[in-house]
Amino acid sequence: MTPTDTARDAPRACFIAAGLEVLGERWALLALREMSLGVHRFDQIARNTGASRDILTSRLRTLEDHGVIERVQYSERPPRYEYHLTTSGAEVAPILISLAAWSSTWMRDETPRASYRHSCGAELKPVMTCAECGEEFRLGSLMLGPLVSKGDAIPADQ
Amino acid sequence: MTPTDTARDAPRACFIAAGLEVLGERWALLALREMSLGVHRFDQIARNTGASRDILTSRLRTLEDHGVIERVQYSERPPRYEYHLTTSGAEVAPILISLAAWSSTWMRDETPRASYRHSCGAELKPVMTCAECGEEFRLGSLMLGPLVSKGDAIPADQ
DNA sequence: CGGACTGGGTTGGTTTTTCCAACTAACTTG
DNA sequence: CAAGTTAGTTGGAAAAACCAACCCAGTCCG
Repeated sequence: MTPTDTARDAPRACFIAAGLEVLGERWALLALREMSLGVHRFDQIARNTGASRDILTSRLRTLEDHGVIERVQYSERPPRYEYHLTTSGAEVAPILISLAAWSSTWMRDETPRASYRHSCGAELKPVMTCAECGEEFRLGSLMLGPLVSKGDAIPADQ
Repeated sequence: MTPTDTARDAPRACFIAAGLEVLGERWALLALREMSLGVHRFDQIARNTGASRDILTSRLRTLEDHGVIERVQYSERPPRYEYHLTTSGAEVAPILISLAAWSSTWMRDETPRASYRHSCGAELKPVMTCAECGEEFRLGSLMLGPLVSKGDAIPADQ
């Protein structure tokens, strides 16, 4: 059994799959994009993403349940809430950034789309390196590691 | 009209939304994960992702149509194909990596999941920096830029 | 004061996707 | 020649998403 096999037929339980269960539902990442851009209110998020209001409600609840966003009350009577990124939500940024960078390289067609930039003003060209060895990540850089769950620290080897 | 407004009610046409049209469909990123890990055949991709065979067929066609993967014939009689990442597909890696890193930080629960590592052996800790100024991306680093389409080079300013 | 508007939803009914198990087709292997 | 492998396709059921309309609590305008 090579490291890329699974038990026999069970789907691979990995953190990519786990992350997609929360962030991979339709409209979830677009809602987080809006909050990253400073849009925090239901109506505006609905309009800017194009999500229907009922689905958006459900997504925002899921994201809140997983601690990715939080509701912040900004009016008492009538009670009104804004949606804000938590620390966890703020750390979704690299996903949005690499998606934006990939897409603006590979998905250019006739339709004009809003591009993104780094706050320094430069065109979006993110470079992803390993914090440990400093080398750039590329195809084949990603390897399966050991199984981990709640309290585990990932061991250095074995 | 602030930069985060849209025309009035039209959803924001941006490269994040565009990328999600191809990569954001259910099972697409998991299929790409398998190819990144060296799994190239239909049956094995279906098993390892958990996608049903009909949906997987449809996803692989979409990815192929967008040039993210290509079918490579490995048997002539009967004709059989493997699925391989193109250059564009290989560049999806940062998305998978940042997703894996986010998830292994924020989604740890009781269920043990496969973790990932960099090929140097270290735990997955990607650092994303701007190629231009070298600074690390963080919340608020992402700004809207100008509209771009097919032949455009993104201008340095204005 | 009454009518329109705002913000954040909820509701019901329709369409789209997805799921699932079974089936096919074209070989190869024992 | 029967069984297995590989890559699908098919049909019907279930789940998810879509959409327009509605609701409610308040504010704003004249």
